[in-house]
Amino acid sequence: MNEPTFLILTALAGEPRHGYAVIEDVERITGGRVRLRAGTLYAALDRLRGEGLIEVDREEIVQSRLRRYYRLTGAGEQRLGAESARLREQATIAERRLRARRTDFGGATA
Amino acid sequence: MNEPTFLILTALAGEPRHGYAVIEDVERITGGRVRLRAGTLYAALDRLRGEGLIEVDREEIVQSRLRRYYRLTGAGEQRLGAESARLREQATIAERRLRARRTDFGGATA
DNA sequence: CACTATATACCGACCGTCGGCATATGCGCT
DNA sequence: AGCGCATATGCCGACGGTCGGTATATAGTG
Repeated sequence: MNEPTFLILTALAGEPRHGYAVIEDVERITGGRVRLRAGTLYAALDRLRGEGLIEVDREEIVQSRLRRYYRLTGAGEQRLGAESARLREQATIAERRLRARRTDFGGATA
Repeated sequence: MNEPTFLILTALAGEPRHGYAVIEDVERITGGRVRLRAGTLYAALDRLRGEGLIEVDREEIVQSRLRRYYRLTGAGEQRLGAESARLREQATIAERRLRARRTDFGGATA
């Protein structure tokens, strides 16, 4: 799973959000580093809905503008949990190797 | 940075490795989940070399077959460290939100 | 009056990866 | 002897996901 997709699921794990609110939340949790493009977001939303990881929560009309809220499904929760575990493991391995480089000089690492 | 690229840098963070050894190491550290395609690997190696994140360590001929070893540069170390930190942060946020869902029912989360 | 923010949605372009193929040698099995 | 597998680098076309831009529409701010 790519980063934007992961971040979209994370945004929806907090609470049901509509598209634009997802863009804002992702920008917030990445410290401003990732600002999702509209094209990326809505394409991903459709795709994730097709995969059953998210679903439409409800629709609201605010100031004659549609807001379509999405929420994480049970499958989406499981998937996000699995992806999180994977990221954490990979980060741990990389950090262990980087640390070993700074300590011993030239030795191999597990 | 995408997952295969991250894993290639992680493989080279352990010790200098030639292409095929990178494929094997990535397979090992992902528990068999990721088996890099030759096309992916060598294209990524060229690209990372162009970005200055890795460089050729040495070349050996073993059984009349070439082995080109690559190693991480200083810039590569820094980059891998930054990416690891990013993965860890994102995993932490996702996990916190998933945990909150199982505890309170329907509340918003930071 | 123009610009920005809000909000959804489509489109072409691009990049990285996938999957397959080519090439070459040595090893183990039948 | 012949076949497949592992080793090893590398090219190629296809594909999927993201980018960047545009369209549409309304409300608020300078």
